[in-house]
Amino acid sequence: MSQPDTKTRILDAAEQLFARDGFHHTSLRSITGQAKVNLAAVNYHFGSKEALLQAVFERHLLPLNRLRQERLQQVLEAAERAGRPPAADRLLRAFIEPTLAFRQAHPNNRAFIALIGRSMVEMDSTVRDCFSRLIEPLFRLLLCGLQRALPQLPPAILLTRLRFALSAMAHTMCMPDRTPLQIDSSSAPLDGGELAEQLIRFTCAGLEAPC
Amino acid sequence: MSQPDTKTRILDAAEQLFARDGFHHTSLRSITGQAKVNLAAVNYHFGSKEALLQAVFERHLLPLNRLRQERLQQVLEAAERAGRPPAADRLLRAFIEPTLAFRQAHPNNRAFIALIGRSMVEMDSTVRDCFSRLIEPLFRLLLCGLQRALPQLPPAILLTRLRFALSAMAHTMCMPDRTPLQIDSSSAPLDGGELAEQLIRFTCAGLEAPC
DNA sequence: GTCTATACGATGATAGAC
DNA sequence: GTCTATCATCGTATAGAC
Repeated sequence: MSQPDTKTRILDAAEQLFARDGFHHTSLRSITGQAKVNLAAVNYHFGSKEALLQAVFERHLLPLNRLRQERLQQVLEAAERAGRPPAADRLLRAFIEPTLAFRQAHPNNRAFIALIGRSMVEMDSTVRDCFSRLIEPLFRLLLCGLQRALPQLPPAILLTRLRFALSAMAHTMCMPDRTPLQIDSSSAPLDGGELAEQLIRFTCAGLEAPC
Repeated sequence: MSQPDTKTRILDAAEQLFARDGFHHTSLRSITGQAKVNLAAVNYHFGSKEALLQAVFERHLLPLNRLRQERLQQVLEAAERAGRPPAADRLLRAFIEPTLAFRQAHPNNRAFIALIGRSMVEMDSTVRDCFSRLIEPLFRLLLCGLQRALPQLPPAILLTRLRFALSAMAHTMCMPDRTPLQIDSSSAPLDGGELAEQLIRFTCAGLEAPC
C-alpha cells in the first residue's frame, strides 16, 4: 500500500487530533509528527494552522451539507406538492439522518463528526467562525422550513427554540455518552440510532410546545 | 475609592477575559496587564493558570450552587409533603431562576454567567473537568428529582433527555442572542426573563415527550 | 508574606537555502 | 516542494528585594 500524499496525511492527522484534543491543544508538531512530514509542510500546503482547520472542515462537510440540503429540499417540495406545510419531525430527520449515516459509513468518520459537534458548540471564535461560514446556509434552510411547519410560532420564538434544538444536536454529535453530565448511569447507554430517535423526539416536542 | 487587593484584581480581570476570549486565548500577561499586577503574582497567589480558573469558578459558583440546591430541595420536600411527585417544570425553574437572578443582580455578573455557559459546553478538558467537579452534585440532584417527576421514562432515556436540556440551558446562558445560529433575525431578540420562560417551556416539553 | 525581575522550554509562524 | 534556522510569545519557575 502506497502512502497518501503529504497534504492528505496532514489532513488525516489533523482531523483525528483536532477531534480528540481540540484545536488549541493540538500542536503543529504533533500533527506533523503523526503525519510523518516536516513541521513547515503545514504552512506550505495550507498557510496556517487555522487554514488547516478550514481545510479539514471542507473536505467532508461540503459533501455532507449537499446531502442534507437535498434531503431538506425533498421534504419541502413534497409538502409543496401535497399542498400542506411540511412536518417538523420530517425536517429534523432530513437534517439528522444523513449525519448519522455518514458517521456510521466508515470508522474514521466518527472523529470528523465529533469534530463537527465540538465546533457547533465551540466558544472559541477561531473555530466557531470558521465552522459557521460553512454551516449557516443549511441552518437558514432548516429555519425557513420550520417557519412553514410551525406558522403559529412568532419568528423570534421559533429562532430561539431552533437554537435550543441545535445545541442539543451538537452535543449528541460530539459526545454521545458523556457530557455535560459525566454521571455514570447504571443502565446501558443508547446506541447511535436510538440516540438519534430520542434527539428527534425531544427537539420536536420542544419546537411544537404551545406558545 | 481604594483599589481591591491583588488577588481580587486578578480574579476580576481573569473572570472578564476568560468569559470574553476563552481560557486558552487569554494569556496571563493580558490578565496581569489589565489587573495592573506583576506577571508572577498569578503563580504566587494561585499556583497556575488552571488553578486561577478554578478560583474564578469557586468565587461565585459555590454560593450560587447553594442557592440552586436549596430551591431544588424545597420543590422536592413540598412534593413529598403533598404526597405526589414533583412537577418537572418546577424542578427546571428551581434550577434556572436563581441563575437568571444572579445574572441580573449586578452588571459584572453577566461575564461570570457567560463563563459558566461556556464551560458547560466546553470541549476542552482543562476547563470542563474543572467545572464539572463543581457542578455535578447539583446535576445529580436535578436528575434525581426528574426521575420522580417522570417515573414512566426509563433511566437511560431520562438521562439522555436531561443532557439535551442541559445543552440548551448552557447555550442560553453563554450566548442569549447569537449562537450556533448567527442569523440576524429581523424581529427583536427576547429579553432575559422571556428567554428563560422559553427555555423552561422547550426543555419541559422535550423531557415530557411520550416514550 | 508580597511582590518584582528575569530566565527557561515549548509553541505557532516565517524566511530563505536547497 | 522540502527543510533548517530563527523569531515573538506563551505558561511557568525561581531568586531576591521590600
